[in-house]
Amino acid sequence: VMILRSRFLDARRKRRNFSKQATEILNEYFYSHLSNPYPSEEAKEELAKKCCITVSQVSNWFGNKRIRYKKNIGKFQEEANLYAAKTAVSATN
Amino acid sequence: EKHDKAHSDQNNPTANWIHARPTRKKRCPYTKYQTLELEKEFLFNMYLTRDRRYEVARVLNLTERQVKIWFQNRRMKMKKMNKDRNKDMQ
DNA sequence: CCCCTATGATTTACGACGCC
DNA sequence: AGGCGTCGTAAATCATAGGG
Repeated sequence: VMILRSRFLDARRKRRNFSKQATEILNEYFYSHLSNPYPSEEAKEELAKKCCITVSQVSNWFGNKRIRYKKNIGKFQEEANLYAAKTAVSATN
Repeated sequence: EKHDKAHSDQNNPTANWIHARPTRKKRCPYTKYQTLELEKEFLFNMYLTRDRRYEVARVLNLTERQVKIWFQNRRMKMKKMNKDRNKDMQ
């Protein structure tokens, strides 16, 4: 019982980086909504499902992404171009 | 949250979802002692009376506003923990 | 191994809005 | 009006994962 209890209390700090595909999906959404990167609750739920993570994790990811992007836009320029090109290609299909 | 009004300039990458609230107090992490005492008080009751808030603030050398907000944040944290637990256990 | 930075999560502090 | 409630977030900080 205590084992189960403690599993939930400290399991959070045992994070794992998200999968490459999950990060891909989140970045696609972020850069294709760069003028307003604030997904609705429904959009968060859909992203969570596609990425196999929780809605809270999606919120954390966008919070971190927005502030880190804003703090150093230059550092993310290459990434931004990459995803811009990717969505442009998928739009022509 | 109600940032970006009509705006436009949608093609400009340097978007304007940049709020920078000019006069905001810098986040100041509380000491272990302060946090422990706040947690004990929260265990006693999740909602503060005005007298209790005054007393806690005085003892911990925080403002009443800080104590009020700490309790608000703590309740949100508790709600989130409950939600995550229910979602995780089937 | 040992750094070091990237990354996910948590902690303070508010603005917006709600209800009494 | 005024105060305290929740909700979503910014920004700083924490803790560790992971790659040289």
